[in-house]
Amino acid sequence: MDTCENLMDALKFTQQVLGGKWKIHILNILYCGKKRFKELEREVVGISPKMLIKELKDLEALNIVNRQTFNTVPITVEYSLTTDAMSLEPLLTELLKWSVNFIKLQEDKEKEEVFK
Amino acid sequence: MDTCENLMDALKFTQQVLGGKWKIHILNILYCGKKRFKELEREVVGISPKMLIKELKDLEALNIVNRQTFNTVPITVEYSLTTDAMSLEPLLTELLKWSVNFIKLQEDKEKEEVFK
DNA sequence: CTGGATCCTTTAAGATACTG
DNA sequence: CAGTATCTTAAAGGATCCAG
Repeated sequence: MDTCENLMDALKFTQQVLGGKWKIHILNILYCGKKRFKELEREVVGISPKMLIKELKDLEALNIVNRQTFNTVPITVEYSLTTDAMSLEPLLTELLKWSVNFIKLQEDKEKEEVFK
Repeated sequence: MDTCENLMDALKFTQQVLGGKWKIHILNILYCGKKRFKELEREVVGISPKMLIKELKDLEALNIVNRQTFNTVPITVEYSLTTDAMSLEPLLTELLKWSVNFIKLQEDKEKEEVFK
């Protein structure tokens, strides 16, 4: 039974997982496999360490990412997605596909206007 | 060919469509059919007219919603989704389903912890 | 390398009263 | 009814320097 509260919770949760400037980007990279902090910092172009750590902590608290430390010198940390989070991947892929397609559609329509 | 820029554009676009506190909620309601301003204000519980009009304008600028006015007295305005936006609906539904399910999974895990 | 701490700027959002 | 205008607060994000 999907009550209205379920929906509201889901909405809120969705925003926590996908909201903000960086989360989708970070998730998209982690779907390729585990990454160290520095690797993420490089691949999420433009993010500051402060924001990266904040987003990762948020996602960890939501059980979306795992954080694993290794006692090397210097210390290394690996971030990966939880198995539960993995199940989001196809949806996110489809969502991005839709966006790409939507943008293309709109551009095509603008071109048509020119020929009118 | 999906270049990196395509992906970045899609990410940005996705955030414009789904980001913020209210957009997903508004879209979810509009999937049920066209609504007048006041109807939306009632159904998007807690939103102020200022936020509602802002979000609607944003979505209109992105070609996600249509705005149609009628010269009745008093004036009535109907908002509806563009046909292109309609194609997002199944994805959004799945996304919310995923969220509901994820939340439930996490709750179940916490209950299991109690029995350990 | 992996962050923490601090300060600062920019957006997002809320409340409320008002107009054609 | 369908918005505007104004004011205020809260949250997000950026820059930079520092520590284990």
